[in-house]
Amino acid sequence: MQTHKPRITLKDIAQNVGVHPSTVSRVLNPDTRKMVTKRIADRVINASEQLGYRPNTFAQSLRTNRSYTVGVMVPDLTNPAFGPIIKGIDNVLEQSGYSVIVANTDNVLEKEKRSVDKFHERQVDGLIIATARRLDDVVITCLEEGTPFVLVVRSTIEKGVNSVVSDEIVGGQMIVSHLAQLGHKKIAYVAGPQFLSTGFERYQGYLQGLKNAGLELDEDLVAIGDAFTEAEGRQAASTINANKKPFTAIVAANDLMALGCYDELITKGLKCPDDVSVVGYDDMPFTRHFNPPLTTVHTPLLDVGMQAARILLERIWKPEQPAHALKLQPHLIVRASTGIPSSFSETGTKVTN
Amino acid sequence: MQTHKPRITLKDIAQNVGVHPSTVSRVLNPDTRKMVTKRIADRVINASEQLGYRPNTFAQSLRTNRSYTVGVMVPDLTNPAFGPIIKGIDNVLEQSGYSVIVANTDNVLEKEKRSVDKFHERQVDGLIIATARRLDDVVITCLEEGTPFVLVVRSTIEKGVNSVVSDEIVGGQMIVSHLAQLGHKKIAYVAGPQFLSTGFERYQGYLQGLKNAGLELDEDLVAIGDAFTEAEGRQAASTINANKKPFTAIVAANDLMALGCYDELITKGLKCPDDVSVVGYDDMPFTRHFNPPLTTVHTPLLDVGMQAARILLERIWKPEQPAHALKLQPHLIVRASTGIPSSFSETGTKVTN
DNA sequence: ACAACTTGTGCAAACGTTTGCAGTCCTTTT
DNA sequence: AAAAGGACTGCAAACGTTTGCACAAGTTGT
Repeated sequence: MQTHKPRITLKDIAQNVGVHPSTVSRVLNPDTRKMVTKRIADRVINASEQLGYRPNTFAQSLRTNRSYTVGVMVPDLTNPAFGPIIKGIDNVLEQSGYSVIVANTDNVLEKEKRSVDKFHERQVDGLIIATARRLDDVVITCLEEGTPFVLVVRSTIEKGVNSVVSDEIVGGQMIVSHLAQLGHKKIAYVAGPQFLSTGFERYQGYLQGLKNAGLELDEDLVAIGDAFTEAEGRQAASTINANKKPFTAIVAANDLMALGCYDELITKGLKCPDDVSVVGYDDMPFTRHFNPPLTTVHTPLLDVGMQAARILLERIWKPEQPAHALKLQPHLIVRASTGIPSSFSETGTKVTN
Repeated sequence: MQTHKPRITLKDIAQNVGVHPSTVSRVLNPDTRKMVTKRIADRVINASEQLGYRPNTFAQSLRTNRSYTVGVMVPDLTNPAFGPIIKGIDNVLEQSGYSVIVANTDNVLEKEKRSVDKFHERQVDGLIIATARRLDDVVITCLEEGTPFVLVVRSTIEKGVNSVVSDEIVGGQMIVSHLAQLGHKKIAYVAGPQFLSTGFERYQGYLQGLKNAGLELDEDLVAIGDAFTEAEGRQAASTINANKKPFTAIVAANDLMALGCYDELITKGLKCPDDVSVVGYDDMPFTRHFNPPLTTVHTPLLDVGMQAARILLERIWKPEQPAHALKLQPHLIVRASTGIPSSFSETGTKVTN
């Protein structure tokens, strides 16, 4: 149907100007432009614009082994936290002429392996990985293969890998400290998967926070979810409830799980924050619109993406540099889901005296 | 640092098996495998697995002019509505061996042009466009160039282009009908940009809905926002308020703008839905957690993505097929942000009798 | 038994770049 | 004024595939 306009090649320009294709190549390539006389260069540039030249990236990549693409692996695009991250990544990469290829892995290992394979096949120049487990084969193979990559949000136990993460432990402590200050003594914890650094370290932060506040850990007030989802959050909150121990606050491992807690509280007829306070983590978009607005730890997601992209570019350009592990300072945002502890939950039943 | 393992090529396998590279190529390519004897084919396959062969996609693409990539243009990755769409796209495309390259355009024309240029340069096999304006140069050039593409969410006035959109007009009508049924007579409208099909058609649906319900349009109850954002929604709601005309409900052009309306109501000391009902559009993730839970029109975002990807694949495989304009039926989700009209807003001041 | 196919494989060109090498011409130095 | 060096440009190979064509061997039909 369409008469695809024929592709303009270096040879076409060369012919037009009366010069060799290699010369045209040199002109059009910023690094080598200075090699050719200005007079000729100008004519070449002119002709190339005239004819509407577009380099063939395949030929370029085939020759140079550089694709000017980077792969981004995320666990779940449905989680609104990842939008801003990808946006940040795209912002800085596209400025440098790189394109980003995304892959959604749904948190399944099989898919992660497939994706990273595909990325290698496509010869991406680098990888940004948001799916890392604390022990992660995929990360290890990337290390071995020498592919430049940087972890975001989730880190591994390996040292010496590039990463941009929030200081989860500090974040966890901040939360407990905030609650303790309000007067809470029985603080439950809805944990995320412990094989993820976020799940693990936030929990460590919680433990440390208890210690700092001089509070004791009650294991009946802790439940671990299998995934960072509403459903798992709700489930975990429910098992804690089932333990019949009084508590006045729940700390959830992320905002989604906190929402699950909201649901559980509602079905149990408990009001937040009047009966129990709830805290999340991530400060994903719109948390301030939740009911009640969620107290949470803010991570500058857009920044995470941008920084990760910058670090990746550096590593692509000079691979021998030592790894750069950037730890962003978290920042507690107090909203209406936390308040002073209720008499109800302190005793386990309404005070009637 | 790393000793990058040398790339295995067709020639290596050929040497190993004692056969010509072209034969190896034929074996490894499903379409041509039948051309070669099973005995040889088996040995080739064996060797290729043994050596860990990975085709060089650049060489392939250079030769065949097919990149097995598709470009996806979205206006704003921060909007949680787009996550599910991209996820849907990725799901079906990766199954067919395609990779998706995303570009975030921030709703700025300049960036859209740059992105589509980049996509062409990279010779994507197709495009999925979520940024279309009703009159859109980019779309027109894509048509002219003959690039297979499909519009999602936003359509253009052109006929005969592939698209997957929700039936916005019907959606708009459903909302008004719902409100009218509750007894609302003064229904305000916070419109989205009229140069976008979503903004325009949802407004048309509203108008039609008024007509169906036998209600009159009051232009003082309509304000148009410049973008589908909270800020613009709030601004629009504020100008309507400033008109001092009584109303009992606000229909917002999408969920984000509805959130803006929430904010405006709060600052004016009005309760939703007691004083005024609010309706959104899109049913983006977590709308049920808003305060109050938002009545909205559901669009199956994941489905939109998957269907778009399927249609795109069809067009890539047989380009001569007629365009496929898929219109999904919307579906009203009634939550707590709508209720029977208050006596307050009906009269413009509290009834004190 | 010879023509006419069919089947399987090799050959070589092509896709559009980049880049080391070598040659030409012009400037500078001694 | 001749030698030495610098600046510029052309040549050709290479990157790893795919694919039309030709050839060889085997099969079928008369």
